[in-house]
Amino acid sequence: MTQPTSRPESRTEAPRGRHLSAPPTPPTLATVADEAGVSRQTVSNALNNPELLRPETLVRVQSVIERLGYSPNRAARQLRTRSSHLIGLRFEPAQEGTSNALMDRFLHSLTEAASRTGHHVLLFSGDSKDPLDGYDDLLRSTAVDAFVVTDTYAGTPQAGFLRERGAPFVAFGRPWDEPGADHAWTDVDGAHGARLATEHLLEQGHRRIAWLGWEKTSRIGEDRRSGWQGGMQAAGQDTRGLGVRITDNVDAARLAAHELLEDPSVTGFACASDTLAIGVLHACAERGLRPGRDIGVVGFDDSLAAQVTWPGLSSVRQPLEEVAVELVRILHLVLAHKPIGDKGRMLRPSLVVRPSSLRS
Amino acid sequence: MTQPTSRPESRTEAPRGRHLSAPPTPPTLATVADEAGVSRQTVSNALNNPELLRPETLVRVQSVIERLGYSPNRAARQLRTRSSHLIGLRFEPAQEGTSNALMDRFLHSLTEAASRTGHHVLLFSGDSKDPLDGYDDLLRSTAVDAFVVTDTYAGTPQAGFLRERGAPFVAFGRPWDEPGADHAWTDVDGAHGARLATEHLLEQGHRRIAWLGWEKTSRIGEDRRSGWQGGMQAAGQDTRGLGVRITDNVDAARLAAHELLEDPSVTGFACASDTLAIGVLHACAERGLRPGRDIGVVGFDDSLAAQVTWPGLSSVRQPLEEVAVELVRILHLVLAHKPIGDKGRMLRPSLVVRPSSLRS
DNA sequence: ATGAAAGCGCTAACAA
DNA sequence: TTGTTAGCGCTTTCAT
Repeated sequence: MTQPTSRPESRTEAPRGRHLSAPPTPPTLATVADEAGVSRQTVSNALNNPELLRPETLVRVQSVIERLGYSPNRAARQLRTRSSHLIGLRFEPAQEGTSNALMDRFLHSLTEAASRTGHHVLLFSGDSKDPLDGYDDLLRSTAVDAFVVTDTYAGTPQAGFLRERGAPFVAFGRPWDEPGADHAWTDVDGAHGARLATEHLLEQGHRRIAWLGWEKTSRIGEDRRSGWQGGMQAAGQDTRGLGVRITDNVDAARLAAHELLEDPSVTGFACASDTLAIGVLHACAERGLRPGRDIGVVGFDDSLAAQVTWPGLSSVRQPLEEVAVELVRILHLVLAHKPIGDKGRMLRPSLVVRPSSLRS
Repeated sequence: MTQPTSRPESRTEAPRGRHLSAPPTPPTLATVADEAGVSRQTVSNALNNPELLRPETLVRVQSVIERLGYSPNRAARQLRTRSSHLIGLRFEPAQEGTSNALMDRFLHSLTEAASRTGHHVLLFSGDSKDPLDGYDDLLRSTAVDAFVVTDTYAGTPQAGFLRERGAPFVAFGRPWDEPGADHAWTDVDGAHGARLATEHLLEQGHRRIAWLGWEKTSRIGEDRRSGWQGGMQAAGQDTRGLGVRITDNVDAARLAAHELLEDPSVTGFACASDTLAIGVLHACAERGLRPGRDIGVVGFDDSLAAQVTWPGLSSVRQPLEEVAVELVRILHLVLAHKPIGDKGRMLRPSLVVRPSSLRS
């Protein structure tokens, strides 16, 4: 017991694996240090504070690292630095029957954005009845550095819970009506998106443009609706009797569209989702109306369904790539305990125009 | 320096946090041990080998754990046990313009299945030009226990690479033509799915059933095609001139369908994807043919697009939930170095019937 | 500019 | 059945 903390000499030479089939133990800091003839600390510095090393030492160490294919053990580093470089995301399934396949795109964007700063995304699930399930465990076991919360519509308690626990997080979605919310967030301006859709339809010569949206309880839905209303008002158009609130499914939209189309002056439809817009297309088909020429239809989200539907559905597209980049950017500030300029940042969606809204 | 490895007494009382705003340091094994008046090892046993403890000790320790909300530090555990309980999955974006939104469903199923055994899914991205990018880093830094590989069609080198590196992994997708492949895998029997579709169309009274599939280079595509062929042959139907190979997009399918429909005896379409099936629906619309009554159409994958398309597209649905469960099951065997009965297991898809293929 | 010591929180191996 | 010791691989602190 002369050198309690020093590594046994045999470290480098003797692989201790018991299973012959097991993967070989990767090299450690000690392996590299031995090989390069420096102390372990110097190798660590080569990685984390290269400016501290004499250039020639640095080069030597780096070449050994390269040759050995050394990569620092994450667990050890995490244990020491208390940082896992993992971002937790609770992953709910996309609702079947709706065209909401945004998660796919968002998740990829987030994975990409996170990887650019050496972070990874950790997916976890939770009891669908308990919106907080899963968070606590990861927090207490210090498994993740932070969370990205994606469903912060009114009534979701995640933000409050995480703030109370002192857990770093950023939200995709504004805090709709939480009075004390002071967390960082990014969101997409749904009202602006709906306004884009409305203005586009106006430009195409439509005057009486209907809105097909979700129930009043949906804050996101009401926000989008306000964009339609604003656009119509700015154009001096009356919206009375043109705004409809229904559940997000094709058939409800189809029926609502039929009703609205009884009035032949109604020729435009801005919708809160692609699902609803597709319902309008169905109604048009059943009435022998041609989308584009006779009726202008715009959906929301630019889902895959919008892209393959005939005759090609115009849709408002959310800038998910930018959202992800922005979320990761703020996350950094939050993790560094740095002040964030604006707590929230609103990103603007764009309009993808397809034949369903083109008169030509 | 009398007790080099013992913890300082003050451990429990003094929170060492520097930032007042920082989250509180969670309790550790030592905190629990002190509180319960036992050694740290006993607490560890209470967690990992409860049967070793005297029942009354166990209860006492558990109640302290409960009260303190203790959860073992993952990094420390991972460092010691060399197991992260993380499953790596390289996540590629869904192709825009196709209706392939399977990843969403699969990912959720996998997250769920993994969580049931205390695992989490770690998402990583990689240079799309290099199919191996990302794997190596995670491997060398021992960040994940294993990988789930999702794109093992012919020519993808991941399986070979991982095997060579001795990295544990399971594949979603059979090894199409790797001679030496001996890894564990699960796949969905695409031929069976296409056969289901074909038989269903035959039952609906169709005789001349066309196949719209992908280019010959796609093994998955050829596999599905063989199911159609088998079904037709079993029914004594000639397939000559009825099988078409095109790229996976709506317009190519639309054109191909038009061509096939020049022959009025052709009344059924089995397709390798929903995208292609939707192309057929478009062609029908353009010819004034009604899907279901006049023409039977079946797609593949039961995507969201299939569900919202008019008049409701029948489609072959992959049992992704089962795939995920099976993958996690084998992963356990692989990680435990246990023998796996069958290296591969084929799961059967089912047919979701909607109006596009119903005569009634 | 480099090295030695200490310790993050846990569990495997062994001792009592 | 419980406790003690050692050490996983890394970084922080302090010494040189």
